[in-house]
Amino acid sequence: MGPDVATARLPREFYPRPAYEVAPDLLGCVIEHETADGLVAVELTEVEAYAGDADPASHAYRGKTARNAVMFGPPGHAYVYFTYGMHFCVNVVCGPPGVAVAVLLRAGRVIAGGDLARARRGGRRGVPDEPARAIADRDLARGPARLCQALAIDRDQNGADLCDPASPIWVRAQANAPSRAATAATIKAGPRVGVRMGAEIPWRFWTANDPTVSVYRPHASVGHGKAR
DNA sequence: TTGCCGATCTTCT
DNA sequence: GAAGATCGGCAAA
Repeated sequence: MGPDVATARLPREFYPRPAYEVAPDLLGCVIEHETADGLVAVELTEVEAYAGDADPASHAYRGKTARNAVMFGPPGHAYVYFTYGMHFCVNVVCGPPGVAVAVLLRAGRVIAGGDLARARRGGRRGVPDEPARAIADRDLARGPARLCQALAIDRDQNGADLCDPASPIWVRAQANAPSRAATAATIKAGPRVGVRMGAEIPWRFWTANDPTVSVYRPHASVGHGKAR
């Protein structure tokens, strides 16, 4: 249907910019992952910018470690991390090589491969053969861990090159994307979700009035990590 | 709808 | 040893 330009990956040059500039530009773009089970595509509706060693909320704030090494590498790659003992989250690495800035993909709308996404989201961890739960379309990729589950993103995708034509995972713009000016009018910005330090920086960007945007939650510092 | 709670384990202190 | 860029279930309003 669409011409090649509709499915072209975002070029490498899209990424080496400050994360707070790349982040809003990603809204409306589509992340796709092709596996043996099929293709799932998610139109991004919510993202967050993280600015490396200058940002106390970033995983890179205290320098390079084994976990965050990908963020210090070249732009246009996927930084996937495991958190809370059971969830994966995915970022796109931005900025020039060596500068650990990235954009966390927080939520989106599944626009292709809905059945596959629902099947992946249906079974609970450790509960095989459980029938798929009735998950609303809006909830398929509503949240960073849900988005990863719908797209089957895990450790194996950490470091994946989103710009390599041979890579099974990529990000593209939409053929019918509205003008930059029209898009800007529908973009909202506010504090990032679940962060403690740097909580006042408005680097969460989302599409206004979109049901697939996750609900805002402040950092759960108290009450977590219960004593014992 | 909001709010609390437990699950579960990697990473860094 | 503690905290964490989270989520789903359940209760209450």
